[in-house]
Amino acid sequence: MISKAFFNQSVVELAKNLLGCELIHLTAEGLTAGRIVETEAYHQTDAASHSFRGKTTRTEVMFGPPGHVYVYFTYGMHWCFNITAEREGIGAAVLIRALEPTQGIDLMKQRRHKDNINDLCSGPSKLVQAMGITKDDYGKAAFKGQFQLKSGTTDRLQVCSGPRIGISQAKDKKWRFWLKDSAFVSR
DNA sequence: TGAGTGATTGACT
DNA sequence: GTCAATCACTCAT
Repeated sequence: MISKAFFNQSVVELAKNLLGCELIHLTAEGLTAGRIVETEAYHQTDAASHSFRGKTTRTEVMFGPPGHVYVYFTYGMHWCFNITAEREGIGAAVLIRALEPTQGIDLMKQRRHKDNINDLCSGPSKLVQAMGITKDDYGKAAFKGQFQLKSGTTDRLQVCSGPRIGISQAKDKKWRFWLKDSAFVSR
């Protein structure tokens, strides 16, 4: 099981190290879990990050202690799930873009109204829906309580990197990471 | 107080 | 491949 100290590392390193880990979410409806196969790093020195313009009510958790949940609303209908990184005072977080479903797959299908397993968690807003994450989860710890993280076997996994998706600033940064040959990454 | 934009998705041509 | 949906946030009046 991953401990609090794990998150106190540079956001780019954390984004890579989270690949292969299993994210588990407990709700009243049941348990869902998936292996993290795609992430992106965001930092306060990075123009594409919400924390770039300083601490606000929306981004305040990014500046708090690492290992906490940052969920935000965008495009009028979508939620995205992040885990904060780096020491308290630094606004940084890792966006979880895609998961490979491992547990609670029936519940995911029910929540997503989809039957295809490849379409349950293959995008940042999809996995939020599939796992039943809401704005009420904002600020919760990502490694205890309702959320759990289990370290994976990252040894033999091949990690790729490239430009991030869906942003207009700082496109040159290769801060998107995914597991090679995974069928569950977005797009 | 108001216009412009966005770390997206799903439906449609 | 293109495009609408729809609202919180930012920045400019």
